[in-house]
Amino acid sequence: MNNQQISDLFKKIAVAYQIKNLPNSRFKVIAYERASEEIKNFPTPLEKMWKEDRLDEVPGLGSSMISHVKELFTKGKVSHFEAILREIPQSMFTLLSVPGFGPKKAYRLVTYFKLDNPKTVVEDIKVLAEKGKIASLEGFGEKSQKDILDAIGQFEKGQVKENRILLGLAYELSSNITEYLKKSPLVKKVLALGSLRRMRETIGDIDLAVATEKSDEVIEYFLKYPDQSQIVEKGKEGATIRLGNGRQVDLRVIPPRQWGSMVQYFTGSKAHNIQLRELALRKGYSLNEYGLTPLKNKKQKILEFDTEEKLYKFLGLPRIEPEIREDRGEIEAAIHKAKDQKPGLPQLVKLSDIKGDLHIHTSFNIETSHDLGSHDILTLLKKADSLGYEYIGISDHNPSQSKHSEDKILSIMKIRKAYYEHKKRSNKSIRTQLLIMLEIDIRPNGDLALPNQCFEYIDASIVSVHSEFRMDKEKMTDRVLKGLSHPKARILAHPTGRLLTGRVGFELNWERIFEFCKKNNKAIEVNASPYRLDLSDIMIRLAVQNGIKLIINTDSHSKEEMDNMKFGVSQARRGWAQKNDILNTMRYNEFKDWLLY
DNA sequence: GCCGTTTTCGGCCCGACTGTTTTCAGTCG
Ligand SMILES: Nc1nc2c(ncn2[C@H]2C[C@H](O)[C@@H](COP(=O)(O)OP(=O)(O)OP(=O)(O)O)O2)c(=O)[nH]1
Ligand SMILES: [Mg+2]
Ligand SMILES: [Mg+2]
Ligand SMILES: [Zn+2]
Repeated sequence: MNNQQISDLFKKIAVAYQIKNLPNSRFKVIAYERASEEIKNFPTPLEKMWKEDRLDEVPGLGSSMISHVKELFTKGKVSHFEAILREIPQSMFTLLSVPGFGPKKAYRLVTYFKLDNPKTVVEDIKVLAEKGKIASLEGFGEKSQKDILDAIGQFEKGQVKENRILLGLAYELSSNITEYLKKSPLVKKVLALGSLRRMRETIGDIDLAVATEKSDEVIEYFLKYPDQSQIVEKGKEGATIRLGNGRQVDLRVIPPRQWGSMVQYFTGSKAHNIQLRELALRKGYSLNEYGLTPLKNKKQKILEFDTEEKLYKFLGLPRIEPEIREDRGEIEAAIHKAKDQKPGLPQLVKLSDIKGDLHIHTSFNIETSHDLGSHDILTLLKKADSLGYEYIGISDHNPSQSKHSEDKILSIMKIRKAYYEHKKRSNKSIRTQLLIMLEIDIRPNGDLALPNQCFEYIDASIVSVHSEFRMDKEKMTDRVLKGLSHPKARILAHPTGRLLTGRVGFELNWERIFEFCKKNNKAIEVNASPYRLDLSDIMIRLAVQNGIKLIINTDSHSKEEMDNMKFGVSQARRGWAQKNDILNTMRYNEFKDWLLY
């Protein structure tokens, strides 16, 4: 079982305990939910942690859960879990994906109506609601029966609770809405918060906060957003709508004097908020989105904060960048920093630190079996210049080996080099330096897909896997390391091959990869394409902890895509990377020394 | 069931909105 599957199992146990509703099970539910989240985000397979007897290093796992996990790996199942899950129909877990259905409602309906087929349960409920059989149940009524039908309608259109969108798309959707909101003179401030401000790789919904003295009017204005397709709920503190594409948008409104606490709350993450609120409690205050209330002399008014900094400062903490607010040690590190102790908070790498982009495809016809870029070299160089880059690396895909003889490939590579150099010389006003590189396939046997005599015509290369993903982990690691062994192979690009639109990447033995990279001075790419973001934030953190050097590249196939650098930088920040962890923050001469070493 | 500037027991974040409810449970943020 992989971490995702174990996480799902733990979530089910949390749900089961929630249904039981025993007086002492409340915190057990929370414990299992927390463990489920931690396991999902843990960078190393639990099976490996188990074999190394290191399960106690997984946050949220205590002696009881550790013994369950051990049983899972030795016997293939956990008898305690099986016993709990036997008591509830599995069909209810399907219903939990429908918006508005939680453990209680789902359990109630599937048991009352004896619906135990997970494949038909949604349709079964729909039919019952249409026949008006649900309204008469205690706790239900005409309205909730209609709401169930609506929710199932949304569900059938693809609005599954766990559906998420890519960071790049969320960025666009949210800027459209914030632009709209800013047009109202009543709106003093507006910010996109939640996972978007933390720059998570995928986004569940869009969370917005507005500072205003006129809450009601602003909420009404928000509800008139042209792309609004449904009003999910509205109240005096905010509202929730859906867009034309079904995506949910949450709005909270707040007077400017309480802006700081609202922004803090709505930025999250949930786990970070809980940690911060527990810290506040230890200091004698209750924290919510409106401010801090002293625990004793409750009559004293709430303390208000118009900026986040002031709130964190009051709690004795320095500013914590949104990207690392995930309860992965940032509050402890912030406390250290405040006391001048180590390890404190990292000085995270910034977009303005980036001095080059080494993975760009041009429209030069290199006769590859992969895709070309859509812009010519000069257009891309000009774009790089406008971004203030000191250098870029053109990394077209290698020419197809099946379609061409070695001589033909050699000739293409010679012509390409001469062409790029000529173009570069032809425009003296472009300050950005050009590195002639190549993105070379690592073939299944580990060979690089470029004849040896061609390497003379490139400065360096990035190497990557584009075929035969289904391979044993150790074999895949052998393959990648063999490819990376070539002296001119400097960067391992999109190292897991995952696509956030669905394709899961292949597995690698990261210990071996990291060790090799360190020993041989190779870098690993953080691919900034919103479709990839590969390495991922959690793997970046592990790489940084292991002293691995990273390079953030856009993998651009057009000049516009070069603006995706911010997404890659944000993932590096989420992985606690500092400037010196990222090689393309170096000046041209330094970088060139590294690349051509 | 987890966890430790309160360290092996006694805490565990806090609030908005809705529907079916006379006071709250459920779901969600
Ligand atoms: N204190 C507290 N804050 C919460 C809780 N749930 C959510 N929040 C805050 C922190 C979240 O970042 C913020 C927005 O909630 P969302 O459910 O939209 O989560 P988020 O945007 O982080 O992730 P998402 O991509 O939408 O799934 O609200 C909670 O249970 N307690
Ligand atoms: Mg959100
Ligand atoms: Mg939300
Ligand atoms: Zn590429």
